[in-house]
Amino acid sequence: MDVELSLRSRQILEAIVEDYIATAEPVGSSAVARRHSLTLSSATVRNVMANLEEMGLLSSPHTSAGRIPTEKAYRFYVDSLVALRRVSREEKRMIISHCRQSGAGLSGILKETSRTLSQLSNYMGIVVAPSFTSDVFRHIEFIRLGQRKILAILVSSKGAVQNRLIETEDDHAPEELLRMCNYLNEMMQGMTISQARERILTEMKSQKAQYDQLMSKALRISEQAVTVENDEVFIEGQARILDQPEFSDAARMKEIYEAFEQKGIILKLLSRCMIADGVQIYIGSETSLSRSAGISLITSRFVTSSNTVGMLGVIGPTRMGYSSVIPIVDYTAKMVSRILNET
Amino acid sequence: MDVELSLRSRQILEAIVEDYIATAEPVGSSAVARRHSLTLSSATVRNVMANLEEMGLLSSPHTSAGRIPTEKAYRFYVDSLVALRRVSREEKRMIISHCRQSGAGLSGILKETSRTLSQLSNYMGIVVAPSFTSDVFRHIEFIRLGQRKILAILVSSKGAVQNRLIETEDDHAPEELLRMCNYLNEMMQGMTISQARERILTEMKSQKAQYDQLMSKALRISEQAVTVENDEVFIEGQARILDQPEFSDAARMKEIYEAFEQKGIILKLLSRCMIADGVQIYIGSETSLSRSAGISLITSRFVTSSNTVGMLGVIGPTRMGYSSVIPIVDYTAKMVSRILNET
DNA sequence: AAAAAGCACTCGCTACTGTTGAGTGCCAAT
DNA sequence: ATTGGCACTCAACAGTAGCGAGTGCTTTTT
Repeated sequence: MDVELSLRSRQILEAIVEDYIATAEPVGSSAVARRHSLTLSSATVRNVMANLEEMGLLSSPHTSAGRIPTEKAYRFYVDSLVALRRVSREEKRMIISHCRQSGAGLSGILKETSRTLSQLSNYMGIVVAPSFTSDVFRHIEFIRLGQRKILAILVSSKGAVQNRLIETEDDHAPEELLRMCNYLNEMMQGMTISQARERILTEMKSQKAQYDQLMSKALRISEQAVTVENDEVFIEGQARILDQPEFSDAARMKEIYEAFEQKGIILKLLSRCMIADGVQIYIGSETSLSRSAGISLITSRFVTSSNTVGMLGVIGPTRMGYSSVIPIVDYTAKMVSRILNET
Repeated sequence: MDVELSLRSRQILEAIVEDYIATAEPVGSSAVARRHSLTLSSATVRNVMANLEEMGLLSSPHTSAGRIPTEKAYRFYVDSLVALRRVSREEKRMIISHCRQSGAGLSGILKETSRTLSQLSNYMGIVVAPSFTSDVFRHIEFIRLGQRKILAILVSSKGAVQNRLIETEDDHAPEELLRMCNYLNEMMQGMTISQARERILTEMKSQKAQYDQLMSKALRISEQAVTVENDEVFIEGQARILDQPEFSDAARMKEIYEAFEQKGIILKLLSRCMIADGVQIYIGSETSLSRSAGISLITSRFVTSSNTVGMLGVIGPTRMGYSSVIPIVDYTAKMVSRILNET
């Protein structure tokens, strides 16, 4: 899969990719010869370009237009060519201060982070909250709302809250509910939510045929409470992709927006990114987001103090400013990790 | 402001508006003469159209194109011309079942409702949750998360939950927190959230110089907890406006999407709709959404069992299928009210 | 006097044309 | 191996002409 290229070919390919990223227009041989310090004539460049095209790294929209990088070329570019910019002092300041000033708990920080990512990159910022299930259990609480209706509130040690309306078979008095809570709180102390869930299920089996009916009911209710729904996803800056000339066409845009309406799709896509450490890059069809649209994705993980893992990144066109966005995503992930661990 | 028109003028205006809604193209005199049962020649229609144009109800994009209704015409149309369709059995079924099957509390129902509105109308569905502040207080709870960090959980009688991370000056033991909660729960029993807030503020003044230091601290913490943030807004079907031919232009769309990114703008816009009862219609510039874009808004209120008011509706192009959307919004609002009151 | 018919005129839309220029591929010269 | 030269391709642009939908005004009909 790896491509062998001479130094010159690589320089030329880099020039083409960067030119195309900057202008969004097919780049011709003379432009390359002129703009870069390689002292070569356009004719020579043309020869090289013909080679690159044959190798599937370039394509021409029509006979006499310049060349456009293929996905393969972007892949090669980010793997071995791109010269990463450093994150500027200004950008660092912005990332940190935005992160800090939003006081409203975990969600607040993450929402603000996705907005910051969008602003700095000029593409779409996206943050997926750490999976609640791997967070450490802190507290559970039942509140009676009406006949046979109780509200279960589940709090993780990071301050994430999950609440759920539960219909019970019998009506329970507040004192009963309190006893249930005490029992459950003690049982689940120190576990992660998913461990707690396991525990509840096993307890339900063992306890089922036993004497303590109240506790078996408590288990049944709590089982619903810890069955967590979908994770939280923050997306900011959706309007920014309209800035990109390649998406001015309405049909294409519609496809993209429809994809984003179902956050589920994105979640599925991003769960892959959770596995590996460091910055991950998915180019074009590698995202499997929508067939045709040239969308790329740059992500990285962040870690909370309780060792749960979240994901943040930037979604933009394949023709994206990788050299500046990659470092920003990298730095932001590290900062978010650090700030979340300050507790 | 009211317009006096002969029967024939009104029929012709109606025909033009409906034709334009259907086709999105300027409608000419002969089209009107042909398509509708008025036995008139195109010439006669032209005379009438010239009148209507003079009155500011029609405009022509250029000399020899057909006429386009102005905002004023739409206004007149919805006020006195439109023949409302009835909500079909199928639609009713859809509204009710979607509403019911989503079990996840108030937010779940409302989110599903906005999706349903979008599906039925083919425009954007929007729902604003009842303002938490006018909901009746049910329960407050403090959970200690770390040194000088507590999580305040505020529950309304409708099952809406608001949680907030609060930094305190001193470190409080769980027993202290429990005493605080008991005190506060008793104090705020039966009030609405906003009443409770008032009460806390007055208490803080009277109690301030007094002996019970713990209670004064409790008040200070709870004051933060009941200061509610922004309301919840659910918007679904954003991609659908891309179906409308008048928005295929990228610049226009960008304007719209940017407007929607700040849900704050929408909230402000919609707070107006809360005042009056029944279906409200805002056409074009009446929405004050964005200068140029021809956006209209059809909304209605719904009411919860605790008499708090929420808002739901449809956002679409000015050239919208009013005759079918108005009844849908009306019916949906009524159904949501009913379902929320079944508790 | 209201309605219809006739007619000249406007103007956007489409198709066709020729021209320009950026870009290519290939070959011969260095 | 590199480069200059040259013929060729093709999108983009501008100009032109014809079509047709639609209008406004005038005249005729009822």
